[in-house]
Amino acid sequence: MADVFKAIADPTRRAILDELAARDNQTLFELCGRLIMKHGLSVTRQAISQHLDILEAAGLVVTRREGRYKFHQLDTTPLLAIVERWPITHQEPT
Amino acid sequence: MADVFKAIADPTRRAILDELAARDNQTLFELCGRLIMKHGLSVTRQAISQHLDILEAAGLVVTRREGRYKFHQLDTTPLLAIVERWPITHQEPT
DNA sequence: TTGACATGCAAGCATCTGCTTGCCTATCGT
DNA sequence: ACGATAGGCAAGCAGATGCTTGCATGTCAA
Repeated sequence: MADVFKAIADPTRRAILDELAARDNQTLFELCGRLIMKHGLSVTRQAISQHLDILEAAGLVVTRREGRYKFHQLDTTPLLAIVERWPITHQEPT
Repeated sequence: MADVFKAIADPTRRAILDELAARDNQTLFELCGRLIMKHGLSVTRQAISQHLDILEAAGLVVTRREGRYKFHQLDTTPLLAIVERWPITHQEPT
């Protein structure tokens, strides 16, 4: 499993996660459209595709193939590793 | 406040956070020593210093100056933004 | 089968990033 | 004051990264 930290380091990839959080099981073309429309991005389909590969390698996106469509689904469980590694302590004023 | 995601994207910076989680309020030189000894890293003091700058800009490290010493303290609260942005749902088997 | 649609592969390029090197500033002990 | 210690600044470089362009593969409908 690839680097979850690197995966969420890029703002475009975070926008993809946002989009999938809002509407799950989108295809590559659907994601392209919504990212450009709703998130104001200006990238090509290939760029999104490469980002999705990285997100999938990190386990944050799960794909399901149906004919010529490939649906992308969000999986946030890899993010657990972050919170478990450095437990979030609510800062008390000294 | 700078990019928390970029800050934790680098393995050396994550090692620094690990070290501070294990022992808080270390100086730059202390951190250098322990990172080389315990974490097997081989970087110069300046590299660590630059990483600390980034971590501090991200709010993950808080510094406190005392004479010629500068103590570094871990603050995990910025990590909350990650978990809140994409709530962690435990994946049910389909 | 043929054209249209959805996706995949890969090379090339500009930029970002992490690291090193070399020098400078500031503080403490004696 | 002077040397030693802790830290800061900045230029330069090699490798990583995100993006584009161009073409290839695979699937469906008529």
